[in-house]
Amino acid sequence: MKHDVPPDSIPPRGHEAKRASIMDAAGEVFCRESFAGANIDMIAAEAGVSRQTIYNHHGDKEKLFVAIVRDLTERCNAGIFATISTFPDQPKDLEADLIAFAVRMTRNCICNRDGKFLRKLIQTEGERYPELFAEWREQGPGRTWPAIAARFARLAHAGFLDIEDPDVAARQFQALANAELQTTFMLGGTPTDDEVLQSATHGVRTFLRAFAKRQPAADAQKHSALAGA
Amino acid sequence: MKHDVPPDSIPPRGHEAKRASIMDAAGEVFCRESFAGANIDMIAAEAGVSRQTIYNHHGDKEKLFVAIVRDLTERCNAGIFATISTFPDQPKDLEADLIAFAVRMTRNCICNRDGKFLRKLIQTEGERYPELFAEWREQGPGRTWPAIAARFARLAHAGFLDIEDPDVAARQFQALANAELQTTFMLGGTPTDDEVLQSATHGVRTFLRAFAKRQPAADAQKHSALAGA
DNA sequence: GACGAATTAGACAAGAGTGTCTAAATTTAT
DNA sequence: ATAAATTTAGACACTCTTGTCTAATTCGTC
Repeated sequence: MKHDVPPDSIPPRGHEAKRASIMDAAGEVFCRESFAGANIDMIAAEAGVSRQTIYNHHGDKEKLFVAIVRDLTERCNAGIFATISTFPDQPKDLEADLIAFAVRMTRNCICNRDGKFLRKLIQTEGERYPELFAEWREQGPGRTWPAIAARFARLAHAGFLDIEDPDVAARQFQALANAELQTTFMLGGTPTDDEVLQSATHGVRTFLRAFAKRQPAADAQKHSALAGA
Repeated sequence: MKHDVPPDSIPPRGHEAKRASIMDAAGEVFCRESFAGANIDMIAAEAGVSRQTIYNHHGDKEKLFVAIVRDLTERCNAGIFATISTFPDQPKDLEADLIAFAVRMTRNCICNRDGKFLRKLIQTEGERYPELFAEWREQGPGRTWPAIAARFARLAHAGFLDIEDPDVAARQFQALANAELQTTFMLGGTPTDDEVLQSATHGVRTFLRAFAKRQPAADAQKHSALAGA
């Protein structure tokens, strides 16, 4: 009798290990070589699996590719939402807290493996897969930008910022935080921790020069918390 | 006697037409299909030329690719420097002039054919051609960023802006101007004129909120010109 | 109109990659 | 231990692509 399968119950066990290993390797290879440049034997070798196993799991090269993009989109979204949940709603030190948030965003969502891979695949193959593209756009930017904007709106409402359009502010925040990393990103490189911190610091400072609530009195941010509450 | 060749004297004439036609088509196809996905027959067909002619002109696929990237880099740089030369050194209306400049930059250097193609090729194949990459980085960003920064430095020195680090300001200006176009660029799309204007307007406004010289009096910019001189 | 250079179509060999198939080996659970 | 499922290596047919070669044709020029 098979009624005692574990409650979670993904069928076998080594089976899933192979599957994960294939996904890993395929992401790496597709990203490095582009869809057309990648070949199944490379992926099989990198995954430590026979070519046939890949065909057993995924059918063909294109289905495998689609599975990779879906998987990366999901994982990246999860990471982004996790990071958004660390947004400083009640900042002690507005500048420091926003810098730290910007650094987390860049490091954990843009520079990490999944972020780099997804970005590259979208850039490289986005035009050839309109449906996949539409799906990513809805699930990714379509959901994350409003979430970030909502956090900035809250911060403004609490009296920390002087913002008219939270959507615009959210995009500008992100753009400023990564302003000095664009060339590196363009080439698929990974900036050092120090470069990330530099760019985030400069970016947040400029952001606050533009949007920090201006007080008549001197020491601004600390008191504005009271004003907002 | 052949001493009466025109002073400019690139050997033949229909020859050069073919060459240009090949470059055009190859750019298009490499960009659309990636290096590995492109094939010579496609390029030949799109150029209206026989496959052999391409081999006569360029030797092989890789040499052709390198020629394309060099060509695009040169043309893009020329466009960028031409646009930089329209930077408002003596603005009548700082906000309006900077917005117009940002729009020119985006439209003529980032959204145009060459800009789109070069960006995509760098993103897609940059990692596979380290020497080409190094060359582009030097000739492109390595020369254009300082040139833009110098313009902002001048504007600051003339009393229009309150900037500490012109290099940082230049990058932030560009980042802000395109902040709302990132998702579109990511997928190789071209934003509408209206979207470009929107993003530039919002970006420049934020930039000026951060960096415009703050005067005690009301109508600021007009007078600061005198102060700088 | 005639010459030489460039272009063309087409065939071609060589190589690489996809996706299928088979029979043997291995793993997993009963 | 045994039975079922999965994985494996290897061979295979097929397609596509590169880069070369040849002979005919077209083009630009004198």
